[in-house]
Amino acid sequence: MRLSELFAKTQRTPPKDEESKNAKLLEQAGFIQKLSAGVYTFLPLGLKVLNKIENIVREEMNKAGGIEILMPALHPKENWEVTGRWQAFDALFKTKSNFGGEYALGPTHEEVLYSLLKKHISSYRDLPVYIYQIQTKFRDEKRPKAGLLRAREFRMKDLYSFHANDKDRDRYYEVMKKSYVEIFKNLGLSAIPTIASGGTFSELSMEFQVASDAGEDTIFLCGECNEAINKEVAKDGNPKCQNCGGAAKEIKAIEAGNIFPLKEKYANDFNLNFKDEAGKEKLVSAGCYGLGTSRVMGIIAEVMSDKKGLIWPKNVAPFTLHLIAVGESPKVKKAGEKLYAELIADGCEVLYDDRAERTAGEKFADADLIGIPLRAVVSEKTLDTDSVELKERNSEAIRLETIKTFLEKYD
RNA sequence: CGGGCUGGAGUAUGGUGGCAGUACAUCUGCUUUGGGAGCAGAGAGACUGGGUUCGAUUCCCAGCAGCCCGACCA
Repeated sequence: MRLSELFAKTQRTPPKDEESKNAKLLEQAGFIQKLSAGVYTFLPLGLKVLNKIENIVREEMNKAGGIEILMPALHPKENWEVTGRWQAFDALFKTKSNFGGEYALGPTHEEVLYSLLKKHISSYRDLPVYIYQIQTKFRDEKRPKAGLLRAREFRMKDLYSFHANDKDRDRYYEVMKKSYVEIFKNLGLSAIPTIASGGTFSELSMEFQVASDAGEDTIFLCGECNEAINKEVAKDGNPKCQNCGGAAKEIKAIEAGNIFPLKEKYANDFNLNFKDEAGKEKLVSAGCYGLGTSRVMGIIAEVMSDKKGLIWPKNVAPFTLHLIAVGESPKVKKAGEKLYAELIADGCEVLYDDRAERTAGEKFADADLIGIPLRAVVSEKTLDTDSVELKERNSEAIRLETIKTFLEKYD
C-alpha cells in the first residue's frame, strides 16, 4: 500500500479528548477514529491490524476443531425473554423496529445460538460440536473508557462448545486453554492465565490477563510457581499463593480473554437436549470461550510503544516493512518504485511512503508513530549499492544488505 | 448512575465583556529534501438553549457531548 493513496492521515499532536495511551497513539497514528464514546472506526491501518489479530485467533480456533459461523447482531426480544436477560442484562442496547418488534443489539450470543441449535442437535451423535464466530458486539457501558479497552461497540471472538457430558466439556476446556496460550504467543503478547470468577455459572474459570497499569483488574501473581488468581476470587483477598503458598505480588492487568463452563444453564432455558445411547433425554452441557479482538489491539498499543509511537509485534503489524523514499530526485523515485514492485511481487507486505514534497523528517516521524517494526530507506545515499538501509524499530543498528537476504533471515 | 474537569478553524493552542489571534495541516507560486523546511499570498473557527449586560466566545444557569475518578461490568 502506498502512503500517498492512504486517505487516513496521522496527526502531529495527540488528540486532546483522549487520555489513555492506546487511544492517543492509535488515533494520532491514524489507526482508529472516534465517532462517539466507545465507538470507533477502524481506518485502513487499524483494520489491517485487527484482521491480523482475528486471523491468528481464527487459525487456532480452527485447529481446535472450531466451526466458524456468523450470527446476527440484531436479536429479537423474544430470545432474550427466554433467559430472563431482556430485563436482567443491564448493558443491553434495546431498540424498536418502526414496523413492530423489539430487538437487542447482541452483547453475547447464547440466546441466538441455543435457539439455532435446537434444529441441529438431537442425538449424542451430534455431539460434541464447537461453534465460533468473530463479530461486532454491543454493550451499553455506563462509562466507556480507555479507547479500545472498554468500548460500547467492539469486536470479539466467541466460541461455544456443546457436549454430551461434563467430562467431555472439561476435556475441551483444557483444549481451549492450550489454544489461548498459543494465540497470545502468536500475537506477541504476554498474557497470564489467571484463575477467575465464573460469575453465576461456575466456581472457577480462567481469564487471560495482560499486566498493565491501565487494567481494571487486580491479580495476584505468584513469584514462585507463576500461578495467578484474580483478587476478586482470592480467599479473603489474601495475596499468598493458593497453589504453592509462595509470596504473590499484586498487579494491575487487562482481561484479554475468558474461558468458563456454561454447564446446562441455557440448555435448560431453551430446552436444548439430546437423546443419549440409551435413548434418554439429556440437557446439552456447554462451555464459553471469549476473546476481545479489538481490545487486544488496544492492549498491544497500551503496552508496546515508546516515546515516538507504536511498536507492533511482527505478527500483528499492519505491514511487514515500511519502505521510505527520501528525496524527490528521479533516480530515487525510480529505485523506490522498482523496489516496491519487487517486494510486492515477492509477496512482502509493504507500506511504501512515496509521498512527494514530504521531508525526510516527516516521513521518519510518521514511520516511528505507525510502528511497523522493520524499516527500509531508499535515498541518494543508497543508490550506488544494490542494497537499502534496513532498521528494526527501536534499534540504533543500521545494516546495509539486500532486502531479500534480510527478509529471508527475518522470518 | 454519582462526582470532577473540559467544550473555539482539519489538529493543537494563546488571549479576551467591544471586528476572534497563533502554529501545524490545506490551496497557489518559487526555493528546499536523511529527522516534523523557507519566503509570499489565500481559504477556514466560538456545542445548544436561556439569563445578566448597551454589547457575551468570555460571566451565570440548564441541556448536550468528550475525558477522568467512583459504582457497575453477562
